[in-house]
Amino acid sequence: MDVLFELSEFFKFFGDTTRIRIIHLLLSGEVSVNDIAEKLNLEQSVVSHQLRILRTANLVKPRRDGRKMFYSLDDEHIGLIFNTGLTHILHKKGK
Amino acid sequence: MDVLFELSEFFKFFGDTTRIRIIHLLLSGEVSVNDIAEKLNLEQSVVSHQLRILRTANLVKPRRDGRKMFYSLDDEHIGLIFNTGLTHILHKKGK
DNA sequence: TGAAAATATGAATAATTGTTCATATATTGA
DNA sequence: TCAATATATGAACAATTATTCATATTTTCA
Repeated sequence: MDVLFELSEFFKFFGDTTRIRIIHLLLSGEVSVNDIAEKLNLEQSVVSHQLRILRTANLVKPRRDGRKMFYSLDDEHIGLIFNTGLTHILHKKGK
Repeated sequence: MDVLFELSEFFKFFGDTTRIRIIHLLLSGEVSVNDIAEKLNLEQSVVSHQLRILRTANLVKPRRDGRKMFYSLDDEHIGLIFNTGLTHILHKKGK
């Protein structure tokens, strides 16, 4: 498969407000599905749907503890990309 | 405006095959609209439409030379984000 | 000045994608 | 095992967005 196509697919996962908010929340550590929904004021099913997308794309990884599922960022790259983008737009705003 | 919303909007620009291919092409320097269309085998109007999006979002900047318009990446962050994403997916593939 | 070349734009269509609502699955503890 | 809790999933709908096609601008040069 074309790597540029894969790259654009990869960036799509960052290109949604709900997912970016989830990623932002997970920057500080693992959080359960219900806690994500509560803290971000989202419906549980919205969170589950988006978590599945993020999980499938290897942006987050799940850990089961009893009947709860805790999600965390998959690796350092995710935070790095998040922060590079953030730096860019803050830089642009500062002008 | 919420900075997380802006950030997701920003990443959206990378989340399209046509735009990623344009960004990739511009990594090696400025290119005219027709040359972009020709090298990427795209219709001219597709390129113009996407360039307007990229220009509005400050991802690329135009320079007029006669009747030609040359486009280049706006700043280093664009290439940095591109490469960080690329590194990530190549890293994932390597596993 | 007028034609040709290069780029930009507008409207319509097609395709993708996020959310909603209902329901299914899985785990724990009584 | 049964009820309660936590999470996941499926289908339908709504909204967003990329592409297409036609046409409008802008600039150069004969």
